[in-house]
Amino acid sequence: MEPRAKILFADDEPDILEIISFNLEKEGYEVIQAKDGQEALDLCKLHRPDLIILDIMMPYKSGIDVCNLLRQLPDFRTTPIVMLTALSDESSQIKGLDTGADDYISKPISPKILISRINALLRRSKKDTDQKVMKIGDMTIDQTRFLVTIGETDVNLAKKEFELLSLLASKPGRVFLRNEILSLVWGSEVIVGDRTIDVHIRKIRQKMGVDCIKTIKGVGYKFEL
Amino acid sequence: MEPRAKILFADDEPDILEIISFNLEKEGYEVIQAKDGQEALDLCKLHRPDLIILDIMMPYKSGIDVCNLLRQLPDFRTTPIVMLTALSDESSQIKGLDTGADDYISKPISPKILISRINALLRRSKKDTDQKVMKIGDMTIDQTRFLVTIGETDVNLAKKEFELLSLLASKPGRVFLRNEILSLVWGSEVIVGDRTIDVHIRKIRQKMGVDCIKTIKGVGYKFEL
DNA sequence: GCTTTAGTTAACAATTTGGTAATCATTCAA
DNA sequence: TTGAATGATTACCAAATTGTTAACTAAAGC
Repeated sequence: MEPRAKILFADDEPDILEIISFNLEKEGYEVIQAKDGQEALDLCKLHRPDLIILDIMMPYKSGIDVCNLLRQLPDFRTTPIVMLTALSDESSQIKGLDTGADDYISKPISPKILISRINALLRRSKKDTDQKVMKIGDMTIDQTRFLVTIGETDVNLAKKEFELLSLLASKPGRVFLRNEILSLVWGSEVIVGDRTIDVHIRKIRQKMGVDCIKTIKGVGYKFEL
Repeated sequence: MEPRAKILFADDEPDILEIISFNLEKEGYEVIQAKDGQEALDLCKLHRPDLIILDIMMPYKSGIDVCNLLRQLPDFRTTPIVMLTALSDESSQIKGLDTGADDYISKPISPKILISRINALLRRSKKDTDQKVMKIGDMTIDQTRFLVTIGETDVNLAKKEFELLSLLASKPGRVFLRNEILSLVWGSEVIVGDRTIDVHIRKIRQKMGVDCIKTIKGVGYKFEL
């Protein structure tokens, strides 16, 4: 089961906010509500939604303003944005799309169509987001960032340490023989001494602070929280 | 100047085919015309368009059939597809979107809106979204002015320095391998020495005053505030 | 043309990393 | 209980990698 997609929905009309949120949640999405443009912006930064729905006419900041500002932040450069509005005239629709929105839907909204369009956008954006992150309990191993995180703490591992931990964590609970580790982390050609693995395991344990690598004497090591 | 995007447009009504093609070409797109579903499919395989517009009701194969068939081919799994139809009822719109189309537009079509929606889809599918202004924390990277601002202070970087920083900052936290940096900033043909990247990184760090580039030995560099 | 600036290279310094050996601690079985 | 295995720990060194400086070359501006 993959995690539910988070959708931020911003509209200043409480009724619409309620009805649409209800429909989105029924569809299995996690909905974050915002009642104006400024709040939408703040909540985006806080929650990092996977998709954003913005009403155009909102107090403090219009949907177009919010869209423009979001598109400047690296984190939201590719997040799908849907514009929502009562205006159905051409020029405002074009303006919305040219701002960087991915879709533009005129009110009155059919919840079914909205959901179909949202599904289409998320289906598309998921294809580009192939992150290589592993999560085991409160530990995160991010291959693209080369970073291990335990809770809120970042742990900096050297290249070999990181590779070794990644290997063990790739199949939590499974025991890796010393031979396997050698050939998978060091390669089959390289020949290193017996104690090399131990030393690296030691360094990992030291840096992590958490006891997550278990020794099985005479066999090998395994990852376990 | 980047190469014009190719758009395949399939409709069995010659008038519409003509009018819309004219408008697309006026906008700078290269248009490939198809008069039925089967032809659309064949021409797609032949020309590999960047975006596909399909009328739903066409002889031989409907737009939905074509869409389904295309989505099974690896080359067209992510190509944006726009459905076009006279039917404006909900169910067919939902059916179109759920088939794997990225947008659904009801006739009569406003050429301006069609083009806006096409632009939005192409903008999204283009890999590197060339955003003009990026903001990360209190740092602003402005591609148009070739200027980096930290808080209120302007930092003047040379071309290569600016490009390198822009690349790293485009995905904060993500590690860029030396190879990636070389091919993305210098291009894959150019061959430069090993130390070139280091020297540029050094100059950036020096000019910026803020420590925002982190070294990961044996791997690469990443942007982090 | 001359000057300035940017980009690259080379040489060396500093740092990090990976690997080894020696020693210590633990396990397990006779 | 005791002693061989086996792993843990520490210190140390060599190799790899990056940082830094300076010099050289190419391009841009005057």
